[in-house]
Amino acid sequence: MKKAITRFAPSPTGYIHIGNVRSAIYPYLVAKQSNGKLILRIEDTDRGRYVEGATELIEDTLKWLGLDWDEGPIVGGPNEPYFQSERKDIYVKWAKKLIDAGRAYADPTPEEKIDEYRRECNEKKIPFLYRNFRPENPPKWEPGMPIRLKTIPKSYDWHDEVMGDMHTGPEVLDDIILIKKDGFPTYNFAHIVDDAEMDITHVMRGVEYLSSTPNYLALYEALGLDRPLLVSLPHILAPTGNKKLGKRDGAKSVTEYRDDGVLPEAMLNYLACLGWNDGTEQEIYTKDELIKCFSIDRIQNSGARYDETKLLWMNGQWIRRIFDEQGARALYDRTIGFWPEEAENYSEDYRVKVLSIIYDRLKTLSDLKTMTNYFFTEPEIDINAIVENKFLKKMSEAEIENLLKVAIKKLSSIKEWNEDELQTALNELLTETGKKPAELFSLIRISVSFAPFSPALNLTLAVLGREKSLARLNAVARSI
RNA sequence: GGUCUCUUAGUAUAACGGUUAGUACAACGGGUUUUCAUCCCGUCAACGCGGGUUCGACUCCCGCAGAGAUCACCA
Repeated sequence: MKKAITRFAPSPTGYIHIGNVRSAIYPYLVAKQSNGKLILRIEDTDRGRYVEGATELIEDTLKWLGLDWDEGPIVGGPNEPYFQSERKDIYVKWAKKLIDAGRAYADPTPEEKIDEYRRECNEKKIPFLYRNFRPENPPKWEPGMPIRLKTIPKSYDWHDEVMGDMHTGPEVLDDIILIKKDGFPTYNFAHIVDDAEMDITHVMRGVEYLSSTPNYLALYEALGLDRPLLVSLPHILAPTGNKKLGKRDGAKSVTEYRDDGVLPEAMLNYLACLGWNDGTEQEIYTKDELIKCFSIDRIQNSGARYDETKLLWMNGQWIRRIFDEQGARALYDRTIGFWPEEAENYSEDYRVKVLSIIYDRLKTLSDLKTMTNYFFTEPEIDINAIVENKFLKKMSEAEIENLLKVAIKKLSSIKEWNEDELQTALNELLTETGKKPAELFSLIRISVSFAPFSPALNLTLAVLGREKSLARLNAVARSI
């Protein structure tokens, strides 16, 4: 396979959200599977929209997802600098070449005049094309003046790796701005120059650029460049409506999911498979599997709706997978910062034990906070939780008290307080009292946790320990 | 409005012109000694519409409708 050189080229205008991170994931996969390179390039040519700290946010997001870039900020590379704002001279040099070749011109027209042209066209209901208003004798270019492409209107045919064969007529070609009056290049020009200088083989970006592609093709031609492969990525749609997912739909940043206890494996897996599949029925993919299986020609060509429920399902799958394959310790290492505050007072060993019996209930790591409370703090006794329980409400309070006492006596007699001994004792208790599991176990479970749900009873008691378990049972028995 | 794109269950998707249209999430029901979850089993649910081509169309062609993108000195 020929080595692919791909790039992720965000503008530092804020955080990366799930709606746009896929245009980092796919280029990464394509680069890695051919043993090529992913370049991170920061497109900061719009000074007005620049947000302080956004670059760090972007880097942070990519690192968390495990999308390491081979060239770019921090790591450097042979094509430095990787911030477009630091590459102004390069764009001006290329633009000047175009002027010299008669394929671009300095445009002295004031913006008000342009607006006037535009209005005129709108009134006449004809499309506004600047090339129809091209100044006749453009002056020699000097800084402070925009440079426009002198386009040659004609039809274009090209192939988009996702959308297929494309065709447009001359009416979409125009004299697009190459260099703005502030001296910065437009995206339209800068990305073409940079992609050429950086030997980019695959231009992978959102479909919104599809309509501008003919103008880019014109630019490749004028510049004498070979076209890279063009790959349009369909949008990710908001949960409701048919609009692409954006910040105004409350699209959360990728790192927000990290803070909410989503694993990067799950995020990567979910996003990669939103609008792409390898034709098999596999659902869970590791990063390496994605690198191996990914193929551009199986990217869906329509937008895909973002479904957080499925993401969370997948996260649960990953939590269990990590536990099963890498062990409790490995999963524990991922849970730092997600425990209830009081957990700090307990040993790591104890927390690992708690995790081991609770992990298959987690959808996100932050569920630990609400699901493990009673392992670290004494629950508040709420007799109603017992008396009104659907299995216990038919029993009288005296009966409940008695049952508790019998249970306490039995459990106290256990020699080795471990899950097997506990299970044996609980089973014996069942036959001795003649109660149904629903009654006996509910009573003990609630008394010991006062939680809406908890792991298997013998496991809960085993982890809680003899002392605590019996103390809690006694406390409840006294309160009735 | 011009140009371009898209259209399989609620959602994500599978299907090289011939299948009872498959899978997953969700929903619903059931099973595993309590609960919640895992796991297992099951139920519901889809080819946007209309024409062609063909022995046969989700699949090819043409219209229509709906949805989206874009028409910036933003990217």
